[in-house]
Amino acid sequence: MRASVNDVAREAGVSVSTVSRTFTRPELVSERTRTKVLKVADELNFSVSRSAGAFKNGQTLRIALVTGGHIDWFSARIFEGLNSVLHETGYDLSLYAIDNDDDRARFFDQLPANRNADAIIVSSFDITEQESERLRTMGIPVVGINIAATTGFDASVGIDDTAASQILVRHLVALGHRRIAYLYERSISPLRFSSYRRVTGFTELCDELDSVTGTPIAVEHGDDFVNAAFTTLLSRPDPPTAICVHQDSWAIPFFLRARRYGIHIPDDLSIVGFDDSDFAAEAGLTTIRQRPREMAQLAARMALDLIDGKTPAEPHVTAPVQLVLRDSAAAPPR
Amino acid sequence: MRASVNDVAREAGVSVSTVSRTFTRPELVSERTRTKVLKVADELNFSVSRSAGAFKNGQTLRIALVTGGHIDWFSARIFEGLNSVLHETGYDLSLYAIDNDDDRARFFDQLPANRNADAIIVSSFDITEQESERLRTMGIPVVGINIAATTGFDASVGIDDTAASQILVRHLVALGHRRIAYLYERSISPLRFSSYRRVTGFTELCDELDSVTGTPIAVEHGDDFVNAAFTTLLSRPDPPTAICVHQDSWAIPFFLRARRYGIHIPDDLSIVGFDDSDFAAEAGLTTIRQRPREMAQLAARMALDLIDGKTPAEPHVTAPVQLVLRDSAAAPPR
DNA sequence: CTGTTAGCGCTTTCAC
DNA sequence: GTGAAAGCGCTAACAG
Repeated sequence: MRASVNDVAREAGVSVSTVSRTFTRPELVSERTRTKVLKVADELNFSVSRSAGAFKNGQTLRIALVTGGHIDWFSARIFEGLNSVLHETGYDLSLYAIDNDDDRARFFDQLPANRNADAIIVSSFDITEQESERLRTMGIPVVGINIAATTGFDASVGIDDTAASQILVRHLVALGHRRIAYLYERSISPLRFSSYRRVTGFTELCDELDSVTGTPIAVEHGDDFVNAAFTTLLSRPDPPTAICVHQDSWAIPFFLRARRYGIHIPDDLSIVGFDDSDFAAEAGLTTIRQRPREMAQLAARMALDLIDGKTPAEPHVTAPVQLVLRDSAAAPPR
Repeated sequence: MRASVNDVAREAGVSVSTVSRTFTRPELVSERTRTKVLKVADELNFSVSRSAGAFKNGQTLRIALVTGGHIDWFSARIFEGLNSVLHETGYDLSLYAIDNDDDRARFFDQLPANRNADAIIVSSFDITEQESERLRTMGIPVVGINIAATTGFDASVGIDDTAASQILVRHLVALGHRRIAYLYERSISPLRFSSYRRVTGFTELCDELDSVTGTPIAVEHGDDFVNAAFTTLLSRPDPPTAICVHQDSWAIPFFLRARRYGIHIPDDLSIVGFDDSDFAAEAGLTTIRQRPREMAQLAARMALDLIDGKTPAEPHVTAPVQLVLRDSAAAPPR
């Protein structure tokens, strides 16, 4: 029913190799034959099966993406970026969604991607040394996006979370803030390493700076973090005058609720985020912009290079971030 | 380097068929041989190549997903849902992102998915009769998610957008509203049919109901829709007292800006949305809940059935929606 | 420029 | 319970 090279060959009165060549190396086929083949192919609704060809070269035309199961703003951009580069080359993403410790153990134990992907991309995943070692046994290139250590990775792209965090602190300090809180989710740390580095970057710089007090506030997944934050704020004699949130979207509830608690942003409280995601501009949120889509595209290109046996000139890339100033951060109340 | 059935067979002193059977139909292999094979396989770090096997059966183990290029809340859930069902069966999603009319024309002209997918899923895409016809020429099952007409589709899942829209209208009318606006983006209509049906559902019911005036407000993509809405509101002698927005996330800017314009939600203005996406609860938004993840899972299961030659008992499913009452809609000011 | 042929890794009859 | 062998659709030598 679905036509194969054989069908086209027979119908066009040529050999299968001619049909194959017509599609893969048309310059090797005479004008006349080529048109004839193409015509027949069209009639028969034929197009080359990538998988058959790929299979011959021992390729799978898949790239495994290991990441958390929930597609958030960041992952969506990663996905778009990877896909935009890979799709044109016929590659697909095989998504391995790791939602919890069980998934995680199973994945690294069974390595379901083994022999079923040509490269593996690990995104925002706090992978251990052993896990990384395990991935290597698959014998395919391993590329990281926003990962912690690059040991065992053939290439990686990521922002410098520590530095990014510190840009925010410096900005707030420059505005006059001396008591700053950092709000993060404790339980995401096993998956998203960036979280950890942002917090430590924050804490370390605050400690270093004279007369600056940094207060990390960890909330559990599912907790009402706004409440947690306001509780901290309101229950101290000397509450923080600024809050960094681990990601932009966490700022929404602050904007929505602050007024109820009689707090005005930014006059009473400054708030800054990470990502510069969709609504940050609308909300007027001062934030750190990162470009996950572009990072992913770079990662994808490096993965393709590595599959081709080419080592990227600069395999470990630190992607730029940018402080985006808006209205959610201002001088603290005096 | 990567071990194949042959390597394992040689090393274990058995035939390739035995190795194959050990993995595909273990019950046909004696206990002893099986353990031996598995042991060797483990030593050699062997696991079956899905693509090779699939290739033999003429399968690609891919399912093409045709949808818009931007992964929004809805698409992300669709993706998660499809993936959760498909991944276990070894299938991957091949994402065909249609961003504009050019992409669209190219896709339906060249049918890049032809012979490269075992089924095709069309999500939130206002496909034409001809396009649908074109898809059928690939000879694989076609499944729709939130599509307009089901002609040419082997199966589909979707909410009744018209009815959903009217649930909102009825709720607002019951609260006492008589002048209601519907805010939608004009330019997304070619891709997302749901938009169109929501608007017409809205308009028609308003026309039908005595003394209810429905005002559709179309904004262009990229426009400042909040401004567009407030302009309409503030420039009329008898402005709408309630606004429906095409998707929840559009409500955020209303909440954020309303106060600046001296408008209090819901006392001065009610606002309702669609989706019940992540922040709707936090924002206290009255909305229509749909469950795209579940819809996608159903679509995926039906696609798999169709691939197996099984026709789903009930191939065209209307997924339930639910009015979620929160605090953003109340009686109009008197 | 074109045809013949081997073979990619696996599954699957068909024999034994 | 196990092995031999064919063949899926394609590409790539190699010959002509």
